[in-house]
Amino acid sequence: MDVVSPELNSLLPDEIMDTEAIEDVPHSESDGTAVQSQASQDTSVPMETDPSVSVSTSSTLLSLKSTLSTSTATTKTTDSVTGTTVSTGGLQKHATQFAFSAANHQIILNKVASSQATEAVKSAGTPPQIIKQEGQKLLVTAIGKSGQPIFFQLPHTGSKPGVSQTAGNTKSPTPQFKVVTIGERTELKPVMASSGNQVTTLQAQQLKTVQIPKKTPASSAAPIKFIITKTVNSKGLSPQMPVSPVIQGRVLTQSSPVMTPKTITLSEPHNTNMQSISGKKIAISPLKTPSKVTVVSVASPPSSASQKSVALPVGVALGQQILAVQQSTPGSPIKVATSQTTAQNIKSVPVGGVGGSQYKTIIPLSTQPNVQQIQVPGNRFHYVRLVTATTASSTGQLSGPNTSKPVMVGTGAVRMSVPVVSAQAIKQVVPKPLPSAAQVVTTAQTQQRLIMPATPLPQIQPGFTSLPPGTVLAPAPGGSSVGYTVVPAQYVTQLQQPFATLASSSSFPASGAIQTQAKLPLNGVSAAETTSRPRKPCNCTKSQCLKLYCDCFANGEFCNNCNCNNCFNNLEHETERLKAIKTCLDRNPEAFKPKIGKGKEGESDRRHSKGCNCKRSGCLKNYCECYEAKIMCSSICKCIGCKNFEESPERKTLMHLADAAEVRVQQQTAAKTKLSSQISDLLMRTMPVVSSGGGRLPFTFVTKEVLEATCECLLEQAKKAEQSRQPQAEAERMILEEFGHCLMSIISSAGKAKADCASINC
DNA sequence: GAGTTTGAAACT
DNA sequence: CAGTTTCAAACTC
Repeated sequence: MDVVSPELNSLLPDEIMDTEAIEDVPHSESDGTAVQSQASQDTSVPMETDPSVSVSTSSTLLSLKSTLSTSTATTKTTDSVTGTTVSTGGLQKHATQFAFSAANHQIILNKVASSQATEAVKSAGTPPQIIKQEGQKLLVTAIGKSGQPIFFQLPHTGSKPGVSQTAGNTKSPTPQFKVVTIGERTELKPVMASSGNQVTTLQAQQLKTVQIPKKTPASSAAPIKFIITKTVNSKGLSPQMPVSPVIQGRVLTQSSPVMTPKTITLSEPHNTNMQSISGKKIAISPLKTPSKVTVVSVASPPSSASQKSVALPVGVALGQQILAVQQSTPGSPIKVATSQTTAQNIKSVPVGGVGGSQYKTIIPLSTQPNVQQIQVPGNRFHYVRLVTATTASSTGQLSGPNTSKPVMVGTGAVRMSVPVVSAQAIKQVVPKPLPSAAQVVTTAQTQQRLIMPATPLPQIQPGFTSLPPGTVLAPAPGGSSVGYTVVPAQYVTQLQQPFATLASSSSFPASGAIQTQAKLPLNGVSAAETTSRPRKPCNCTKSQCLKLYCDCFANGEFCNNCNCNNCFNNLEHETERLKAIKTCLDRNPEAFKPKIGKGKEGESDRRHSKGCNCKRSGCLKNYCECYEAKIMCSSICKCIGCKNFEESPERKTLMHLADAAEVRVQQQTAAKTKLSSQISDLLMRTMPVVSSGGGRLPFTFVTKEVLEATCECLLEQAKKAEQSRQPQAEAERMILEEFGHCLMSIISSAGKAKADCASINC
């Protein structure tokens, strides 16, 4: 097995890398940091180092075509980097370990405290153990058809193992790849024993280092693809199940027992490929770091190689973008992957934040009902669940031929790639993030489910890049292929439009993927409260929506349906946006954190984190952020003439007025509803009833002609009675009787007409 | 809808 | 850190 060389970390651009997390990494020399993108330069980078897998150029080749122009950020060195690097050095505070679970085709990266857990994981043939420790784990599920092995290549514990090998194999430098660290300071220790002598270990690296895309040119939103793979081969590796070749930067799975050499060409997102992908990418929230993590899974289509990838932006504090690129059609230009693979579910990608306590969810796009949770430690992040809906068995047991096989057994390898995909086409629309109840978005065509994080989990382990609360992996476009996109829950609604656009413009079926809007309690605001107050469109004119003046930007949202001018808060200006985010975070690391949070013990549950500074509004107008948030000012407020406190008569008066107004609105709404119902009921009641069939007949049966005919009949009957000199009572009886006949005739005709209409489906 | 007020954000 | 300016939302008319 090959381990991704830890040196790739050095390749990461500063802005992408979490320097704090990697500062102790031994291999992060400056020499490797610079990756020069060489436009239009094709570089074949054989990633395979696993002995069990015919690595060398023979069987499987991965051609990496780097077309990206080097971003300015990464200009230091031009060293060729052949593989994705996972930083192994440094911070080992947490002794994070990766557990690979073959079940459900999932790979779970967990922090393992005890060595026993590691041993359990190492044991071949033993069902993979998912070790949950401290809620920090990385769960990777490949979605695909069953039987498809997933390779996950992790860096060796040793120094520069992956680099040397890859370097040997790769003649041309592959600067595109960089190490992506996921989560902050989460160390990864080698947990898995790889087949052969090599032990795949993801060492001591923060989870953040999962992948890193090279920095793309400033002008281009297309990021560099970055893949970190670790091959997990257990002794139980079945001979019939050849290990899938591991290629740097890509995750390839091979389902068929007989591995035929395949060539995979990977291209940088910068070029046209990225453009194609761009439409499928979803950018989410402001990123502290522009780095993105992409998980690529191979879809089922045997003939056509389709590769799926999920790009996860690794942000530090708040905003983070995760892009998912999925290629459904074989011919899609996006990415090329080995085709024959069984279902693999990449369920989740952990995204961590600093000290945050929220989780993100990755949702697979496949049809398989398997839903699993991935805990991604991160600051302010929510728990994210991934649901894979692949055709393969959900359990991942070896029982069925089609069922996915455990990775631990060594049947397959799981690869996790972190290519950076340019996000350009997706726009977002949604209100402030507030997550509480998980929501599921299903797309009929794609059979993909989007599950929103339920309630934020309190314990989040540090070490993962922080993503915005409620980050969710949304299904990436692509028919059968499975892809994931990590999207903040708050932006879920924003995805609707983008998805629709993507579906129409790309192979991605118009799934209308997201049906519901994330309704998460934000800042203590109830879901109902938030849902009733959708985000207002901004009206920025001078800030380009790239400053905190803009509510959209401040909330980590893209402008959508806004009235702003010269807006840069969109995917079309991703570079500028990321830069602006970075600037804001530099100025205030908590710039994107909710301003309303929990106060000190004994104080109100909700209070403004900084307090207001009102001078003239008395804190009783919406100018005041406290009042606007419907909270009272606290001791940290520096307001003058504050009237926004519990006993304030002015506040009470306002509250009463507000309550009264709300009551009136509700009453009006109820009255309207009732009136509408009454009108509808009245209309129904006025319709004639067919005696024979019991159904109602339309008014149209009593036409003018019918009335005239009826009247003529009645008059004729009256004349008849008059001519016969019948008494008045008898005349009336005869007329009424005739009226009854006429009425019966009308009803009969109507019933007949109704029957005839039904017979012809009218 | 135009103009004013307000206070946070940005800047110096 | 304080003062000033900029900005966009809130508010008034």
